Amino acid sequence: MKATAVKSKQRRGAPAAKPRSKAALEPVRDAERTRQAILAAAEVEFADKGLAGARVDAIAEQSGANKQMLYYYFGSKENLYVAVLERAYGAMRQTERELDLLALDPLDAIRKLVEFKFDYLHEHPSLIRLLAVENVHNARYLKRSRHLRDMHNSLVTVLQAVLAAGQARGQVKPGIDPLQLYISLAGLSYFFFANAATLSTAFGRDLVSDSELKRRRAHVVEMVLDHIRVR
Amino acid sequence: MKATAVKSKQRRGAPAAKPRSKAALEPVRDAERTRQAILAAAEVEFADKGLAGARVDAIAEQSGANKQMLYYYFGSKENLYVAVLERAYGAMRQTERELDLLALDPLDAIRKLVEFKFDYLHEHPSLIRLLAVENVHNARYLKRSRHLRDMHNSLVTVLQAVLAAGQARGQVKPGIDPLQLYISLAGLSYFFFANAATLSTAFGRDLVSDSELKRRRAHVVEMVLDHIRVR
Amino acid sequence: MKATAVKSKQRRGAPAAKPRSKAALEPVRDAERTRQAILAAAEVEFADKGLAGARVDAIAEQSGANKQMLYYYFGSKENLYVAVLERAYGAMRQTERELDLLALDPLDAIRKLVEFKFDYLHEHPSLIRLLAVENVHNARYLKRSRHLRDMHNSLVTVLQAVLAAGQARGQVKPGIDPLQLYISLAGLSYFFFANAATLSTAFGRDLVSDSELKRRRAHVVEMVLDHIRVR
Amino acid sequence: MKATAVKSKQRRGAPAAKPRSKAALEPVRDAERTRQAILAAAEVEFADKGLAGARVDAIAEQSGANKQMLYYYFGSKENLYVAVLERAYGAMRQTERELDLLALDPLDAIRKLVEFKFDYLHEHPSLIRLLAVENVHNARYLKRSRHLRDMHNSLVTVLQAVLAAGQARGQVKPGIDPLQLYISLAGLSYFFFANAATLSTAFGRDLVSDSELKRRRAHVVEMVLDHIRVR
DNA sequence: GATGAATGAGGGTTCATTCAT
DNA sequence: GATGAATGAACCCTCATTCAT
Repeated sequence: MKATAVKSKQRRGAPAAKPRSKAALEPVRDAERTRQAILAAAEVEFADKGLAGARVDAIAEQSGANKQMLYYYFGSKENLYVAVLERAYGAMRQTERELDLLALDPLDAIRKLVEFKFDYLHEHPSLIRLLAVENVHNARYLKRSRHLRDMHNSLVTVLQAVLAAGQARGQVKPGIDPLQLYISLAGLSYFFFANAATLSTAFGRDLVSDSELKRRRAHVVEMVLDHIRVR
Repeated sequence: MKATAVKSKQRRGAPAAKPRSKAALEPVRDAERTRQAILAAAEVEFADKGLAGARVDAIAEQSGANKQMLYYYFGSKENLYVAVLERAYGAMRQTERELDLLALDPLDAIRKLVEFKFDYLHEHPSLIRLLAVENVHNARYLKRSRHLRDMHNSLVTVLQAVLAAGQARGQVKPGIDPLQLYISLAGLSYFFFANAATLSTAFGRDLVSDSELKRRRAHVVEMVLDHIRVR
Repeated sequence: MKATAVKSKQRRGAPAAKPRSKAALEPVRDAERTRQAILAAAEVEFADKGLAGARVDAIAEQSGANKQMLYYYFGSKENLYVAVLERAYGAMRQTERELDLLALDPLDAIRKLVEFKFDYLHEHPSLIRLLAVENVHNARYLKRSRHLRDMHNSLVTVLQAVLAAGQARGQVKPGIDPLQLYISLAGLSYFFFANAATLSTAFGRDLVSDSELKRRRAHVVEMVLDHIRVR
Repeated sequence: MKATAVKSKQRRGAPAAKPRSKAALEPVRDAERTRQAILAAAEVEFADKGLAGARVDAIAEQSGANKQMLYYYFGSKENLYVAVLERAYGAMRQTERELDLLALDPLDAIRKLVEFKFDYLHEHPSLIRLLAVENVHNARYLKRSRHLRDMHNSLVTVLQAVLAAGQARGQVKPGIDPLQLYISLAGLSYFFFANAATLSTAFGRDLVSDSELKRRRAHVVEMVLDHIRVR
């Protein structure tokens, strides 16, 4: 409260001499920057506390924006949550698109996809949490967002093409359901990261150390390849 | 509140025929029964709404107990949540113990374990949700409960023995990390059930229909066996 | 709750004539006025019921503010209580400072101080009650507030100077401990007002009637002077 | 809760062999002992927390009795509070009666009375607190209890006689109002003990150390005698 | 675009008290 | 006389949201 008050006074004290301030954190009237700051803060908060547990005040404070701005831009806490989901999923999807799996040798493509999933989840821990949050809500909000609906779909389509190519070359077993494979491939990495904390505690083994991560990554790749490769 | 009022009226409505009450929900002064009723209602509520989203009033009403009883027996919403977790995990663990995997042929044992995980999660959907809830909280409460700490451990120990036996018989590849296998084995089923709703929507395919469940179950088993079997 | 509803109706009832509201209780968006209204209501409530007995709802209603405002400005019931204490004590201290005792003849200064204490407590009955409340809590909150710590101190310092001056002039006995004198001087008035109700009942004599007040005031002054005067 | 349960089992386990247990804390079925245990615990709790702040549960637990017993014997929290007041005041009064002041030289009698008040309050700190509690409530409960009503009265009567005797002997000034003297005499000690904690903190001087207590005691006596003695 | 002040509807928790045994 | 289980009324506090500037 106090901090905000001070800030606003500073701003009001020097509105004419604006060139003086280009520091990254200066709260200038920049709609898009404010929006993004709110989204970033919200992602952290929602990932950390869930939808019900997240606090609008906390998001506002973290983002450096006024609480009212949050409503100005997103209308409600729930809408903000959906916006966060869309942004996080949209980013992942965009990255996936750039993989260009069809240009690779089929087995290499599969390997690359598995490794990508693993690495992406590792690098985006809040995504894990957001998905857990959605699971708690039975994916109510994911379903509502048509923007996200087709997300998985495209990847499965690619997977199907890759498998077909692999089968044509005699590298891949016939009869593999690309959807099952996709689910397994995602699950092997997701479950690991989602439960890394618990599992590390339970087994007294730091599963997110560099060496353990490498081991897990190799295991996941091998498991998938063991399943699809012809013997 | 309403429920209680109604019930007490029922009780008063039939005081003459009181020869050792048998109605399951009769609000007699039975500590253990009340405790269990609260736990059952809480499991549903927490699985459905998460820790922050769950409402103490809702739990009380659903359990047929007075809201205060919840505090009388569990002290706080958080403690109640932990009690729910312990009960749900304890039950699973107990069932696991009864599998007697060491008595089976190694490959059969693995198959049985995979199928058990799959079936148990299918039959206990709230467990999936509770785990998602815990993931949102970074397993804060699971870690706190030492009663749960060693839960996974025992299973991994068994798994290790089974793999060793399989290797001795030349059925199982050497060099398999039982922990990795355990995580994968759990993840393949868990991720499926956790995301069944989303995935069904995304792919326009009812993944929890009987036939699809059978298909998934077979896939999971095959994937695990493909990985461990010698070729 | 009711009060607020009524007030908002009043406001809506007279929107045309809004040329700079002057009504004391008009709920304008004026932070300081709201703060003071809450403090005033809280002083009454705390003095009347104690810390535990005071009701936040009652304070809110009496102040004309929304209950939430209380937390907005003071954070908690306890903090509000401390703020009330600080305000009440601060006001007394401020008045004491303006007595300018050192400018008077020593015996007159003592007399003036004694009379001041008596009159101030008479005019500020809630101060008596607040001190009683603090006594119940072993002065826990007074101690916490360093703002109040030095309150007594300054007066004792002045008293010491006055006594010294009196001794120099041969009016005052030597060897008087200013601290003991201060405690006695305060106690003689405080105890009377604190127990006026009980004592009046017990002795069947209305001790707070004008004539009785005069008598007590004279008695207190005389008692103090009898003690310090040389014979 | 647990502790109580255990105890009751012990009792039920050995009801026939009663001679085995004469330990002071054994919760036998002794009405008067239970009553007194409750009163003692209640005195501490009420003195410490006030009427509203005191917890019935805490009293029950501290007394070692069941909560219901408290209601069985006293009917309500408020009644229990009054009972505590009556007991504490009754005890003081009884002791006062035994002073036999009229047998002494008048000035010695006054001195003895002042010292008695000082010492008694020092030895019964909860009395100070209970009086503060009553002050917060405007002595509502004291007034209600006729048993306490005449308590002060008798002492003032004695005081009057002592003063008259002193005047007859030419030791005491004429025109002293025994009631004013009584109030002052009580106030000088009461205020000191009631505020000892605060004052010690404020002045950085431990006012309840042995030497400071002696000093205060002497000061109070002197102040009273200075006032009544002829010069 | 942005802000501090304000609000109403609960949320979890506590408490004095009573019931049934 | 004594106990554990149960109750309902509040109590303090929080939260998402809106108003007025």
